[in-house]
Amino acid sequence: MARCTRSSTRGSERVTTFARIEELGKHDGATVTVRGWCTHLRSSGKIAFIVLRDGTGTLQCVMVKKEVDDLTWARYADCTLETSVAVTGAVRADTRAPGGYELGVTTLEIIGTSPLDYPIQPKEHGIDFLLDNRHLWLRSPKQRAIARVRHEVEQAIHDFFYERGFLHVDTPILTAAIGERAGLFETEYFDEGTAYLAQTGQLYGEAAAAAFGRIYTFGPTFRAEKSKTRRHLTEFWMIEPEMAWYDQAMNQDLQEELVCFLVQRALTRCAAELKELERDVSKLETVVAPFPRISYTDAVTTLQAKGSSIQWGDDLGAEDEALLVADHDRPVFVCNYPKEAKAFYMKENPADPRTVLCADLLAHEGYGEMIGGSQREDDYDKLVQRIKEEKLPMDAYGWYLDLRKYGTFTHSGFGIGLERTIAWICGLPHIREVIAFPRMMHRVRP
RNA sequence: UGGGGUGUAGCUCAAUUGGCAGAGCGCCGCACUGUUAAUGCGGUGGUUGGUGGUUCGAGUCCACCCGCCCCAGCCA
Repeated sequence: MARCTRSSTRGSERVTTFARIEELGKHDGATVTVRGWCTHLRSSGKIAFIVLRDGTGTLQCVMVKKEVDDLTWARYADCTLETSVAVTGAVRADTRAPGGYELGVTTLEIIGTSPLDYPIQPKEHGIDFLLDNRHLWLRSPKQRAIARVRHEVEQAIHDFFYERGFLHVDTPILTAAIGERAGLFETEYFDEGTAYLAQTGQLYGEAAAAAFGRIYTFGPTFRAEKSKTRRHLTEFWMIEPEMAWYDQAMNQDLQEELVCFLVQRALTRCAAELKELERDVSKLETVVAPFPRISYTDAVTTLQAKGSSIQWGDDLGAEDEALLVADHDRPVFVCNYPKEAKAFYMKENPADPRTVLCADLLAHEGYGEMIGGSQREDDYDKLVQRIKEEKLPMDAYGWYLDLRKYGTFTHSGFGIGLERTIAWICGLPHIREVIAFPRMMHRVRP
């Protein structure tokens, strides 16, 4: 038997060597054991096909009645959808097999039976049913493909920042400070009163940037808004880089570079997954720097010419964003929004004090806001004034103001929504499939 | 929180003007040596989301309630 992955003894069962399906091509002609779950079962009386899934791929196992002993043949009757099995046999190339290789079965061992009521059939299901069965839905090929793209994108993000000398800093999830005005999840915190689940790590990121130069955070974020759209989750993952001595132009250059890096990484290392997801990769191949940079003021003019009722000062609606991006084959920056439409910590635009130095990066194909970023207000007095204007509790921001009090510094940063980015790369209609166990307004289980 | 939908078998859906609640898939049985969501034949399967009302009769009409989906807002 070919020696493949070595494993240890677990519980009462002795697990010996076994092969992973994605590596099977290396074992052509050898006899191996594959461990996995049955996904398709077809029998013709004297020949039986078991399609096996092990998380790395799928494998067709062929069992011919006259080539196996009666006991092994009889075990086929116990195979049902999602029965876990160990199958031993010879690997052989065969054009009739999905994946190019199949296994000529000599031994079939049932590890864990699976009752006949396995909910997910190889057919169309409604989204509500699938989400109720999310713990089982994850076993489907499309969900595996999404999970692999997510994994690759996450790794690429770490690689991108590691290569550029950024420090990865973890910021608290439980916090007393309030970053933005959006809805917050509350919880009791010992004798300290109310704590909130973090909706951004940015303020902490700014403190870390003053300490370490260039940093990024990578973690979960919570929003208690009752959002029910294809672009929103109540719990999502966000990456928030913060860079000392970067102005807004440098900030956008970095965003551009990151997005291109992630797209290229997915194109080169997730080609099979994107194919499984039927993603039109030609829409990704055009994503190269530079991205268009449109000022908010110009955007309003353009939108009004296209028939939008938007007025200067309004935030862009979803329809406006779609209109604006429709003409482009790559993401688009909309820069320098009116002060009132954005958060208190954004730096006033010296060229037009009605606006702030910021940009949203809108994904093309209508995926909406992928990145929101800005240069931060580094003037102590102006920041205090903005906190007052927004009627925010000044005492909660004492430590944040210290960052301007003790050696203020030009700095910028942004937040990139992980699920939105991946949904866009995968071409999915809704971001809920991008995370293993989505948290939405009407869903906290499984 | 608004606007628009929807709820019938385990799943996906149908049911004409109100008139015996159905199909496909799944599952069970039989047949079949190369299947690709196998196929053929036979079988199994229901508190029509809930409560009340109209009617000889309600899945269908009316009222209220509940769940979910889509869109918008909030934002990444």
